[in-house]
Amino acid sequence: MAREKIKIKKIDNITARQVTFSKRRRGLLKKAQELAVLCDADVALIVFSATGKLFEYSSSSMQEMLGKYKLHSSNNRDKVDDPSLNLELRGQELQGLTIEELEHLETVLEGGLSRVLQTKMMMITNGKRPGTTDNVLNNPEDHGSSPSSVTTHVNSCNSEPPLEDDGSDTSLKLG
Amino acid sequence: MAREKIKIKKIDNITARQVTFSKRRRGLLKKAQELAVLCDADVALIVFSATGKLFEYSSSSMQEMLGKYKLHSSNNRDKVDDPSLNLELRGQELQGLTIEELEHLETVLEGGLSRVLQTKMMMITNGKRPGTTDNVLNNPEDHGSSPSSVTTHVNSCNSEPPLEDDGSDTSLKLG
DNA sequence: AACTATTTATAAGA
DNA sequence: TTCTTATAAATAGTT
Repeated sequence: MAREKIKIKKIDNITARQVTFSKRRRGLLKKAQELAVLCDADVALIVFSATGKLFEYSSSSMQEMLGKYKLHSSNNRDKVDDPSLNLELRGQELQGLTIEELEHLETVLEGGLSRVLQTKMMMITNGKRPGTTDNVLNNPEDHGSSPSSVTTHVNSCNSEPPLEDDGSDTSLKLG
Repeated sequence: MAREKIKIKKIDNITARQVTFSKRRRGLLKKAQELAVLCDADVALIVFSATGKLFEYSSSSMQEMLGKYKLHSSNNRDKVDDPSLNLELRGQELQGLTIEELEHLETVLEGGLSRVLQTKMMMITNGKRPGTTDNVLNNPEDHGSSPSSVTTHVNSCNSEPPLEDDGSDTSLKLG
């Protein structure tokens, strides 16, 4: 939009691409803010550079915005924020992280896994819990089984304020 | 930005505000898309009109974007701590689960850990960004965040968060 | 929705 | 990266 008209396609030259990214990112943030102010709108903008750096803008708090978004999208039968989904660390998401961040995640996951195993052992040796009945002393091994039920997308998607809390639910509430 | 310069403040006239909202929203979406394409960036934009209508754009899937965002922000020790967004596995919570649920969690955590390790290996062997052609092995630019011209809530998270892992915190935060 | 006079955004270059 | 500046785009007010 300046000295010359350009085509909207990935800029080949790395340096040029980074420069353009800087300039346009700023322009975009400014426009987002202007829209929010001028029109009394709520705007949230999340940008990841090609190198994985995060830039964000939110007219209110980002968490509020995402919460609001989730309500809307869940009403639309989307499954944006499923608690278990948070644990489904996808490759694409992970690829945006730095090695340091990955190592932090690694530590966190290992710690969590350790605690889960520990808790499981306790349950097995000390007895059972309410909730799903029986079969306490079965082989604790065997997690090679396919994540049969539940797993992938347990929905906490609520069209409304939840509060449902039955023990028979095999879904995991982690949030 | 046209017939007359305007001040960036809420437009009083309702009709004018709606018209401006329409025009600028389209402009913003276009710019967001252009940034994503030109600079190979990941961009997510969420806009709520003053009347509560939702408009969104995401260069990839919104779900992925938000997941990625949550990972970043939690890694950066941000205060983005919406209970529904974050995952906290406390010992007490684990003890409330059934063995089946624990085994499910175990499977999920193992899978996640596996993927984290895999990604880390890829990063280490292939350089920063597996998938993109421009892999430079040195650390990505990263200079002082330019003085954010935008006021409200602009954050450019980058740089190394002081990630420390003390064992005192038993909560598990993943997102 | 269209139409323009202007303001902005920005691609190249320094 | 920041500034400069010619030009492309966006858009405020109008029709």
